[in-house]
Amino acid sequence: MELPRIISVAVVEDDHLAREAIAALIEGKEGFILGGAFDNAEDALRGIVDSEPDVVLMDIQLVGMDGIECVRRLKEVLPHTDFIMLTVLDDEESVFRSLSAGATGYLQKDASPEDVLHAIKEVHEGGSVISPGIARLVVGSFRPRSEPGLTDRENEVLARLCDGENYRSIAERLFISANTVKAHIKSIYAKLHVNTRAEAVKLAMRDRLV
Amino acid sequence: MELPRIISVAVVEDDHLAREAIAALIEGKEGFILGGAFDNAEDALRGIVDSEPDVVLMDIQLVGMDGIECVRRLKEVLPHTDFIMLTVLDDEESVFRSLSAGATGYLQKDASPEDVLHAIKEVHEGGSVISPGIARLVVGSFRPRSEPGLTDRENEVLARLCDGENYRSIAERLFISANTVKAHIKSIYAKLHVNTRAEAVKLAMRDRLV
DNA sequence: GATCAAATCACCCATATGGGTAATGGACGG
DNA sequence: CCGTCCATTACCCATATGGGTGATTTGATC
Repeated sequence: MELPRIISVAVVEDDHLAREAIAALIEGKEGFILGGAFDNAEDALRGIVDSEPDVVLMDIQLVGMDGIECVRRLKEVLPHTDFIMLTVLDDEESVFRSLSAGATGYLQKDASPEDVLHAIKEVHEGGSVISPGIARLVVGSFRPRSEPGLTDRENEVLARLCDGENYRSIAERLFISANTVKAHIKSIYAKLHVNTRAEAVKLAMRDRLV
Repeated sequence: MELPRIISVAVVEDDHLAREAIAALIEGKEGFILGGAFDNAEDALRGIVDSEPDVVLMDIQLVGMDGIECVRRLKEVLPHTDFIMLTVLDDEESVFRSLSAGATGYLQKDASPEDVLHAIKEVHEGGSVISPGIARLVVGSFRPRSEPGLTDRENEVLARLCDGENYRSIAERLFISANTVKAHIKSIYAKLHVNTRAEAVKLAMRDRLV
């Protein structure tokens, strides 16, 4: 039962020409309505909270507050609004900060008008659209980094470490002595180049060793 | 300088009709060549290692070894080959296991033939294509979970904990006494419901508190 | 048959950690 | 003005942790 609802779209973009182009694109299409156009984050914060658009197209590079911080604040008060970053930036930093700020889409500026409209529709229907080059960064972040060459036993112990278990607890669970657990942990530390549990857990989580 | 190279594509799909349909799609298009079609992972492992296709379309649900494990093993020996999952499965488990196994694309089975060809092209050009519904899961995994209500000071200390620093080191860095650091850590543990550094670091990393 | 890595265990020791309890001053809101 | 939260500090104590060294067994590899 998908009744074709009209999607309200707001735009935050400091470049005048780009902003007008996107605004015209939205207004000219059946099924879309322009819910606001802003050239800076501060105005956008006020205007978007009031107008509550369904989807917001957000540039990252703005004078003053950047688009990512703007999304973070807006998402707090408008959790049901979807945000699509529309930017030339394609560095990991920008991408991951945007996604953790609450963006559900990330388009590079070379996206075609059809791509943009399509992304708005998909996002509004509960999906997410990410430009292929950006998506590669994202999926890449799921790959285990380098294999530090831990043995099976060491991986078992590392997993227990991540659960906060101590020597004795790990020993009982693996049916070995606490001294042996200690030996394994020393070996793990050597391979991971760390010397505390906290660092070992941090690496294990970051590199998805567990 | 993108000279239009012909892309060799292999297919692993246990359903006869689906496999033939995809094979026909590949063979019928200019710029693509079928580099193998397999109905199980075991045969695919042998055949694909030999033929070294550019892109592999992989079903997940296969009899015997599943498609994800098959990707994991193939990616080990063919790191430059790109894998696109083509499946009906849309659960988090399947998605995240696929990506960490080395898949760079993830299409749901309702993708159109054009979508599939487009995905193959994008992936071969160094991009990544993920169906919108799946992509939502992926971007959702970047959002911070729940705020445990740590104070600013506590967050600073938590960040230092994640770096494996001890009481004294943290104290020096924050220009406070080690006893105070200890007090903050006790407070952090209470709020996170943990009682070791390892657990605190695990939570901080998992929930992206740092 | 020799070699080697992995897994197992033991002992010593200095320091780090976690838990308990208590206190002070500043800031903020009612 | 009072209560509350936060940041700060102090002290005691039992246990956990990390580092160093050394040893045995087993299975794989050559």
